[in-house]
Amino acid sequence: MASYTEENYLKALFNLADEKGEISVSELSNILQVSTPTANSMVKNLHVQGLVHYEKYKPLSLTPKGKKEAALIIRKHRLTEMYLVEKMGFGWEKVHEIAEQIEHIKSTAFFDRMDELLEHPTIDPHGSPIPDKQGRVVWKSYQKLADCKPGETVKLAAITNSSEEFLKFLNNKNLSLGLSIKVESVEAFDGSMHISYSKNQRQTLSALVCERLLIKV
Amino acid sequence: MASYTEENYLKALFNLADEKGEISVSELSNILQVSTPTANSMVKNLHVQGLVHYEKYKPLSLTPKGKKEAALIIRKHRLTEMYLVEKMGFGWEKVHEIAEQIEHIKSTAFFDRMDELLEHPTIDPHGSPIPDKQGRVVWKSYQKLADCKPGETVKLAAITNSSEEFLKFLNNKNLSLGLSIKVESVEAFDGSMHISYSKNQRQTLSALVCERLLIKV
DNA sequence: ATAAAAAGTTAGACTATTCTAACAAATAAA
DNA sequence: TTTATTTGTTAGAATAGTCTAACTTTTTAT
Repeated sequence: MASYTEENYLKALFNLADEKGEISVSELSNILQVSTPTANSMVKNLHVQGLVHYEKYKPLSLTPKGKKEAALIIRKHRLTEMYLVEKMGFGWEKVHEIAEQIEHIKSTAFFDRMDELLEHPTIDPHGSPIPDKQGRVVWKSYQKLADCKPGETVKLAAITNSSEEFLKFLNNKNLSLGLSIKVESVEAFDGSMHISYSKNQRQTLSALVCERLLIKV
Repeated sequence: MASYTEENYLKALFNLADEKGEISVSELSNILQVSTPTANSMVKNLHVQGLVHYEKYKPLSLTPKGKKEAALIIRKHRLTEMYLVEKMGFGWEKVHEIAEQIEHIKSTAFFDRMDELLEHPTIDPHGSPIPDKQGRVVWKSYQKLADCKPGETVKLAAITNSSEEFLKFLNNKNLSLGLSIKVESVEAFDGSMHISYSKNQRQTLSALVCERLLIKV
């Protein structure tokens, strides 16, 4: 069974593969805040265990086995986040740090019980899918708010890069998942958007923010 | 801050000090399932950190600082056990293993929230006291069932040595905390007790079991 | 197309935690 | 009280995960 550290590498590899297609050793080392030689030697270790495809100087990828192990850790992480929000009353900006630790707990009963109490949720508090018990993940095909046209009304479905700062920013603007948003206009100049939502709320969102907001129609 | 391993040593030292007065290196190594030299070197390390009183060939003890750190870990453990039973519906025989891992989570907010949701419990599901935020512990002065006389009616208040096997044994006999028990008779021969409780339940308990059941009048 | 920069790799060392083997001190038994 | 046994300690080594320094390969830019 994978160690605490190995689990963190697997998870990072999985998340990086989701964001970018290809994974480099330096990106990995960056995410995990270790030196490149450290990441390099761990990648070799995971390779020997059949969890990572590795060839010198080539981009990294997870094997099916590695992908499954990683997905199961992420399942634990996202179930935990959901539990912390739904059952313990934490704000969605607080839960990542705590889940980061709880995800390493070795007790299937514990996570099964969470799953049950939450009635088998399929997404976490940030709209990311919760992998199932077999490690299968279904990403709903969301669009970015940034790609919407003026006049469109859409629902906020998920966010990417859910750092505490970004989540606090959304809190301040009363933006939460499920919210209906109307795109009033778009600045051709910098891609910032004027939106309206709820009762008379109006905001201007920078293109960077709009890139991170995923919506459905 | 203490590492995962150091925390386990502190906790073991605290629990041993509770049970026996004096702590030896070999008891410690036994509890933690490591060799005596391993325990020995860790004890020295904790001594350097001012957490353990250590003199060659002398019994071990925690310093006030070590006692406080240990109590705070045990607080997290017992709060977790209570939460798992009360809020997640686990049986009292299942929670030790899970709490053993969760107690190492570094998030005061997480445990504070548990404490709040449980409305500041003072005992865990096995009747052991939950140390307060300052690391203070108040052991209620319970008697052993073994010391009761025939005819006495007492309340089951806590159990010592709460291993999964013992707890399952109690489950099978429908014995749980808070229960009123009447001592019908005691075998002079081996100290086993005949007791009655609930609606017409009668059982014979061995002296060993009676030693482990703590009661109040 | 070659030089400069960036990314990846190897070598060697350090720390924390663990072990076994060998030895020393304290305790128990004859 | 002297010996035997148990307990505690020291020494030395192994492993996982980390680092820096030095070197190689690949990529980028002139």
